[in-house]
Amino acid sequence: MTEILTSVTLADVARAAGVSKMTVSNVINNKPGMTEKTRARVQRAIRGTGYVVNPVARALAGKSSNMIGVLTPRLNWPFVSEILHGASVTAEAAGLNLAIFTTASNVTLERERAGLLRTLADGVLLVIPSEDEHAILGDALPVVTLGAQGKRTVQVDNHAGGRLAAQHLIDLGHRRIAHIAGQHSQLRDASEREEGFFAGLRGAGLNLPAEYLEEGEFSEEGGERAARRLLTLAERPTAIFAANDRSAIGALRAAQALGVRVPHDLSILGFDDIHAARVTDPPLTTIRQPLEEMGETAARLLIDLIRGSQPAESHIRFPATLIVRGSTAPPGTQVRPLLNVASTEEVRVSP
Amino acid sequence: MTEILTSVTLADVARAAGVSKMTVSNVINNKPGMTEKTRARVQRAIRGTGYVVNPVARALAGKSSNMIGVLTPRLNWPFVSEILHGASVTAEAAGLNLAIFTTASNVTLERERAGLLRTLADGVLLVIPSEDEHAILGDALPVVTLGAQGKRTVQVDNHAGGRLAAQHLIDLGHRRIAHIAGQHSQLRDASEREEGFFAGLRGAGLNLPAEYLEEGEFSEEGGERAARRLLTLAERPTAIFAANDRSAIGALRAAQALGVRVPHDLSILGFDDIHAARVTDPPLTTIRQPLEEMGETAARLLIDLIRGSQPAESHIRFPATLIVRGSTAPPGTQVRPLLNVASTEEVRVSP
DNA sequence: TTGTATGCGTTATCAT
DNA sequence: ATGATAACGCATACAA
Repeated sequence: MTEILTSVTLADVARAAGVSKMTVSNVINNKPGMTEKTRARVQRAIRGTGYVVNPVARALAGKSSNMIGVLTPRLNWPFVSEILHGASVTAEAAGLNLAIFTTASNVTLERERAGLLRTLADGVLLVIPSEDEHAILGDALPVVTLGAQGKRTVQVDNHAGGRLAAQHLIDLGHRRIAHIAGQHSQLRDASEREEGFFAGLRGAGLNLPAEYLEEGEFSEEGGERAARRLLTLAERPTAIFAANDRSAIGALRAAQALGVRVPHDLSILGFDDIHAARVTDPPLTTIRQPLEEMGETAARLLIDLIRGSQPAESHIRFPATLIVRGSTAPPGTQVRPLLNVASTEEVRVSP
Repeated sequence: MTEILTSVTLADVARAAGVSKMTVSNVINNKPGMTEKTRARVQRAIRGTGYVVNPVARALAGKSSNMIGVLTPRLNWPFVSEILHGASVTAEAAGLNLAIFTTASNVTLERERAGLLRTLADGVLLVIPSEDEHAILGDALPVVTLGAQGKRTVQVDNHAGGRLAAQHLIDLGHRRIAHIAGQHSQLRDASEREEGFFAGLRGAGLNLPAEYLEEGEFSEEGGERAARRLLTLAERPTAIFAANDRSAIGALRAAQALGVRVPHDLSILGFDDIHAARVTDPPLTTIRQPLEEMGETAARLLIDLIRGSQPAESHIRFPATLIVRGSTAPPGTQVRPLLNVASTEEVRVSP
């Protein structure tokens, strides 16, 4: 049982082992060139004293801190937490620490935290940042961005996903199709997704009238408000494509509150495939992005960068997949008579 | 537009302003006692050079790092992310940075990361740690634990919540009540919850037969497996209390797969009130803990501790609340005929 | 009001 | 193979 003291330093270990600080440092960092005997003695001293490196001093002295910094707008968005989980697993496996900071999508905070990371971390993962990579971090550090803009990015194929969404609703026979959009101003991902969707509609000779386009802010509340407006139009849409699952879930709530039956009276299609999409009433049909895998890949790429590989640019794009569940159907489809009949059928459609 | 240079230091600013490093330092830290003129000149130089403090050097020099360290098992458990969101909002408001590290509930990792935080952070938030607070961090730093064990803890009243669960099911007329438990070994919270539940049953003269007790590991998969076993017993329970919402959602899935109708044939009651509980089919009745608020309170407490207040012990216990939705009903209740009829009624019952 | 010397714990560099 | 010394960027303590 190693007792934790207030502060054991290299010097303490060196004294205990009867060697110099540098020898201890070299042992800790697995440097070659020393007797197995001294190495063993130092290691014993380390264990004996309960020494742990001080990452702060290490970072200041110029060596790597073994930390990956993460800048993310929030923590309780499923979209974010799935990605971060993937990243954390990968970092873990590589022996690196993930230090996660939130920015609340606030540009000032973003820069401030980035300032910390610049000296604290060996590399930075930017999760859907609200600013350009260079404005946030300069080029002091390797950076990988989860999102659309940056030199090294990992993202889903938003455009294809949008097209897939349009295609699915059109294939089901829908013609009055509305869209609950995300914030373009904030996120280029949102624009790409929307453009793909519009392209898909146009490809089928369809058009989206202005009143069928609402802004849902990527949130449940926003989605609910947007859907309420859409569902109280004189000519109600028979299908809604929401820019993410959270706003789709909001739309589901609005439909329920207004007595609009899903999918009988209204089909709802989401984007992301967050965990909750599988358990909604009805289960949500959605365009899936492999969030956890994207997080893993981003971390992997960043780690490679830190370790020395230097691809100047790299844009990794994961395919979007249509997951058909219960919230979409041909217009006017009869609904199942009872709750909870066995209905776990789930269809995956690749583009 | 301040250009981000590789490294502007105090010395650079001092040179630019024609003063000493200390004067610059004092200006930055809002120390009193200097001419407005020099203060202004220094500030201009700071802006001009684009200087940002190096938190690493600052921390090493002995001053506070303005960081709160967080140790959490995972990031994609809703339970965790709600708490962390609350904590991050509070830290933000106080001008502190939350540096979050994951431990995967692994004792070794926990200690290792704690070692980092000991020098990196001014205080530490432990989210459902798998070890005793002292074993993890010694007493080098202020610590607040979200969970049952520690000197300063923030948690929900698990025992009362368990009793509330039993009471609700009994009030509905259930007698064959089963329990999907969490991991006692890992979490004292799980034991408390279960004890409260058993106490509630006993209070009504009920007993829980051994075959009505299953372990659900706090996960959807575990909950689904456990529920499958319970629902294939010769004498099936009419109600299940799951130790958390995730395992309750797993149970919901098992019921659906087996053609057991909820709540007609089976009532399911969860614990936590995560976001997803509102959108399941049917919406999940659950014992709510105010996760976000608990995170805020824990952060607040820790910040006070860091700022100097020194309550030796402090155990903050939030009330558990019963939220009645659609997954519980008297045994044999007729189910609503159609999906999506307006049914957002939601009842809150305080103990 | 402002400046100087010293140290935080580590690594880099250059000796031995 | 090992050790002495000098940074890293800042703040504390004290002097001017």
